[in-house]
Amino acid sequence: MAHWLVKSEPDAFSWDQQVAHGVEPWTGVRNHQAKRNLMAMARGDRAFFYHSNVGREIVGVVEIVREAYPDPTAEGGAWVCVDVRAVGPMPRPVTLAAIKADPALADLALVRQSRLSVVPVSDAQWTYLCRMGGWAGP
DNA sequence: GCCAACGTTGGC
DNA sequence: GCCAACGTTGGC
Repeated sequence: MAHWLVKSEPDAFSWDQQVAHGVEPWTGVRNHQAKRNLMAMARGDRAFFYHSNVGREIVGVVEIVREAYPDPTAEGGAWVCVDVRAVGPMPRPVTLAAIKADPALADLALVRQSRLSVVPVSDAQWTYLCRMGGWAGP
């Protein structure tokens, strides 16, 4: 099972809204590299839910419940989205500052490609970040 | 509010 | 095909 990190500006779509909606289509990705990442997602994969701009921290975990399909908010079917379900909140949100301060996370795609909104997370990085955030589950 | 990174556009 | 101009993202 692969792991990911998805970013959202809380002003546009927040973790609280994700929890309230339960399952939510992850739309609006308009970057080819991010699209490739969306298309590589499999049902059951998990992703960190990160608040960009405001907060700048990992606030929760979501699960991919529907694999890539045409993004209804895009014209011409050129872009894709997936459906994600809220699994639970991070007991201790992991801030970008904490991530940047930790040499073990220097290779995290979130840091290396700060503008990419859908990025992969390695198994080792996932386990490490879960420990930082007090996330007990898988 | 500023700026770095990076993607896109359009002239040549 | 190159590159300057411009727009967007997102951290600070």
